[in-house]
Amino acid sequence: MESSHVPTEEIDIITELKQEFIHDVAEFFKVFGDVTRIRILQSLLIGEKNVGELADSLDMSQSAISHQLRVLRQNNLVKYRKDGKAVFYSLDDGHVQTILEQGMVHIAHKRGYVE
Amino acid sequence: MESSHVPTEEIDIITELKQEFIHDVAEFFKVFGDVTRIRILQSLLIGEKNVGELADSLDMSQSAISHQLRVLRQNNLVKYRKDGKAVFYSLDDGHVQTILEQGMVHIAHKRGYVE
DNA sequence: CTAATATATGAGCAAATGTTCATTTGATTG
DNA sequence: CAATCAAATGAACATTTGCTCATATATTAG
Repeated sequence: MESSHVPTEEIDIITELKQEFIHDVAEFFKVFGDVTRIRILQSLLIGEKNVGELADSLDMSQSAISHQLRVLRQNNLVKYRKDGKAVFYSLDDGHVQTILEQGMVHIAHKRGYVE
Repeated sequence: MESSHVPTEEIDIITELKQEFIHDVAEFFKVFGDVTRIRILQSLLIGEKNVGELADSLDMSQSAISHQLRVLRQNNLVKYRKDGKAVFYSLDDGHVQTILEQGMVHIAHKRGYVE
């Protein structure tokens, strides 16, 4: 054992970074892993919406939506814009849309909706 | 309201299908949303491994790994091949690898590891 | 056959998660 | 200013999740 040329200290740092990285990747996917959040994201695919509109269209309480928007915000999946009393949310960047669509395509294939 | 030419019954069926679809998409992402499962998948990116090898390399109990492999199996993220007493697992298809890598790339960007 | 090894599985439990309900914060209007 | 409306937040609670521990189910070796 221990035939590497890299000091063990550096290996530790790399290992730690790798663990942290994997943790972040899991955390990122976790955000997509909830029906309400997927519904919100899918709703925002069309365009920006404020909290009330989201709550209405998804037939859920303002509080529930707001809690989930916080999760999406904290994970940089959505961005927001204040306009008077209302707060308008939209997808943060292309990556989010890409990954969401990839997941949808995967399921569509799996379900046999697409060849 | 009710200006559509599509019978409400059909709309109901479509709505139901859509809800089911969204549920499946969320469920799919949920599987990626766990550190242990991401570690397993990332480990299988290199190539197939049996349960014992996974447990050893990830420094987790055989039982814990086996439980998570069941989740991965049930969601078609991995396939397996029996060889004597051992069971070798590998990634199910390209889609899994693509989505996993997409997530990793996204985090790498976000973390500033990549331009 | 029995013993040994690899994997799977069920029960139980602690921790995490998503919702509701009540309340607070912030912005606008009269 | 007080009243109103939109959104955010905290506490509480039920549900879900991931692990451990013990045990079951192969499969092979002796």
